[in-house]
Amino acid sequence: MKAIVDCNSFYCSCERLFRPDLRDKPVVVLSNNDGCIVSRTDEAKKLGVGMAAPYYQNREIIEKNGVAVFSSNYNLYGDLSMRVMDTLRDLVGEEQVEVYSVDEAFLDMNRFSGSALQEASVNIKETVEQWTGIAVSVGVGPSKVLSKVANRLSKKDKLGTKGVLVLDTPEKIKDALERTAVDDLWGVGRQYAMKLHHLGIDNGWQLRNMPEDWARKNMGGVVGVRMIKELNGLSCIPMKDPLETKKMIATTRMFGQPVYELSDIREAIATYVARAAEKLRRQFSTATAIQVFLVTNGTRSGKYEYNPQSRYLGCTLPEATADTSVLIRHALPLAEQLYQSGYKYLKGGVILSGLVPMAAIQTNLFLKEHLQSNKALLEAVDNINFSHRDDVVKYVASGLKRNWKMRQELRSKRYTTRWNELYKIS
DNA sequence: TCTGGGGTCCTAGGACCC
DNA sequence: TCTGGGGTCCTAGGACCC
Repeated sequence: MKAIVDCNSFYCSCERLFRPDLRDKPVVVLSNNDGCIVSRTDEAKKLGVGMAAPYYQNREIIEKNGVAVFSSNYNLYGDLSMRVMDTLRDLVGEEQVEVYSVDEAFLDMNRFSGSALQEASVNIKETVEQWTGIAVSVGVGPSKVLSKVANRLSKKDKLGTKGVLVLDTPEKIKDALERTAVDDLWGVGRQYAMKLHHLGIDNGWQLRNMPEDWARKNMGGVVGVRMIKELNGLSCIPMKDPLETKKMIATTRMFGQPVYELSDIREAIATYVARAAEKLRRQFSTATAIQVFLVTNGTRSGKYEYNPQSRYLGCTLPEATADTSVLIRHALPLAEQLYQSGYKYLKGGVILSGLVPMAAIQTNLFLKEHLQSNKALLEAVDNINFSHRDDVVKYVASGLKRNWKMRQELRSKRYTTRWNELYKIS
């Protein structure tokens, strides 16, 4: 059996942890640049605040009802996420935990059976809440898709399930699937949901009963077949090896305000490269390809319509590297080629791909100077930036003016990761 | 009148996830 | 004035190989 543990309104829960006065109050957290609402508490949901909805569209409801608003505080969320995951590993074993996202983890529950399964699940929920202060929901089922179904119902039907639902009999599975619209299945997005409704398939149970051949033709080939199997309790999405590294690393950001000058674009791209390279080194990888993209608003007229147009340009590197300066040297010419004056730039990004482990770099026979020489320097820079403050040490190309920096006007303190922002008890 | 069979690798784009 | 960021997997199609 597999479990999925999901933190309730994670970002909001993190904020509330240090603001007990907000316990029963509506709270929302905004995306970068204070653009969209990415987390909301039940109280905010009840007021009609939409998920993933633009902040400005909900501003009226928010202000009228005194909803507490926060900018994203990733230092805080990242740290609390680590505590939740450590607790889970403590409870079920290091190897049994697959961290799926910042606020979710799959657990291999095969060591529990019968009534022990239910007890263990309740214990997980209670212990995480007690140790970290973050409320979670636990769903258990024979496959990942079914555990997701259970998790969603456990959260929805809070009184009946108390946040824990174990689907361990065919009857429970049938009942759960009948209560779940196809739209709410993990792996069914907008496109497939529309198609399924069109065919008269509205809930999980109906989809479960469709033949695999049908799914192969109508739901993206093997993806559809896998979905049907998973719904039938046949697990075929395995637990991931926790040691697996990422295959691609991206840093992309909306600019704090529209940008027109090439100099600003260069600064931003260099900064994003530096950030991406940091992530690369953190997982002991190097990149063999780099892509840069810029998004313009698309129209040259004075209209304000949001009509983003993006252009990409990439190159392969002569040798795999994680050296920020080498990556910047390759990225900037791409940005320059992409740039056309007269446009209004909204967003930019850098994508590193073709990742290979640092320990397995294929050196380039024809390169006079190899690209790995700065290892000690890079390590030192990473250590300083990590232990002090982001960007204490930065590359000149990243600039000093930073006209393009994102807005984060409502960020709370980094209570758990900065000495000078510690929570004070008076 | 008429032109094989069996592969691999790469890229772009779609769909999905949180 | 105004709409996030970071990923994964799969497929189709083109280029190329013998």
